[in-house]
Amino acid sequence: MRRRIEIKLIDDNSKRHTTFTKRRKGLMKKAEEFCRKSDSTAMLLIFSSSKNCYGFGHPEIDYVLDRYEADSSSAEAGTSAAGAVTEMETRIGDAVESGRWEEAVRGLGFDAFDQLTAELENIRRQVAALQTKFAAEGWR
Amino acid sequence: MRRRIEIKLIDDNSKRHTTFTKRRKGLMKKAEEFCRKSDSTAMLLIFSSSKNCYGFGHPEIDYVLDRYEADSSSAEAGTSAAGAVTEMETRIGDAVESGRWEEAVRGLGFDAFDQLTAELENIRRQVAALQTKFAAEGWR
DNA sequence: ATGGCTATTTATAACTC
DNA sequence: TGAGTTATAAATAGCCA
Repeated sequence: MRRRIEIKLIDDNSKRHTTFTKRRKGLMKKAEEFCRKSDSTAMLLIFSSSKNCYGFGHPEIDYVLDRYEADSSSAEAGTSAAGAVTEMETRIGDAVESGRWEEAVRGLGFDAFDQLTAELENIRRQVAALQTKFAAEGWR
Repeated sequence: MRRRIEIKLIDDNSKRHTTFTKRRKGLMKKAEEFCRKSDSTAMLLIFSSSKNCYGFGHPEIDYVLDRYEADSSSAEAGTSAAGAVTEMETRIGDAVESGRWEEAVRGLGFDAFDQLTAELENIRRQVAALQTKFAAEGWR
């Protein structure tokens, strides 16, 4: 069913994207496990062809970058952190990744927009609430 | 001979270093294959406890860093918005409903929460902007 | 430490719904 | 099409030279 696969560029767009998504997740997981097990300082940055950025860093991306720049005496570090590490972020990233947001959205009516916007705001609030809750629990 | 291993810090120095070396090689290989197969822009940086730096980048580390920094400084360009709204709603909805959200989110640190919240807010803003834009165009 | 060598766990390409 | 399943390939923890 499955033969040894050759490591070369996948021509078929659909297959390439499938592999991109699967391997991206695998890579992210490996990087995380690597840091957890060996307590290493490391970071991983990935840009999709549609410009989405996925990143992971331990202890933080910018910390690793600072060390790299200190090492190679390069330029300045970016300020804000990067992208998808959690499942939630990954889900959102994947949705954005599919590249048809604007198209699909055009079909909505004005009211549907209000509804969607409200929904997103609601989710944002829920996330904020969880942050508060977990902080109170001491991030066990 | 070998049981399922727990992903946690390895206390024994010798074993930790062995794992560090083995997994570092595996991670590098994966990153390389990932780039070769999906033609992605990505980079991986690892610092050993003895300050050694291991890195991989495609096409080059500095190229990926430049993009990261460009992204960070102009995080406002709402043009990167994409992805079907319906799909987005479904995905987010599923995550919230399945209850896996809280689980996934618990692993985040306080700062990561800020990041996620900001990301959600950014998406909400982009949706609102599209609403305005399409309304102005008369929903053709 | 270094470099194999399995026994197993993991990752994942191809396939299915 | 996207999400889930399965059969294999690949990674690697525990050992030993």
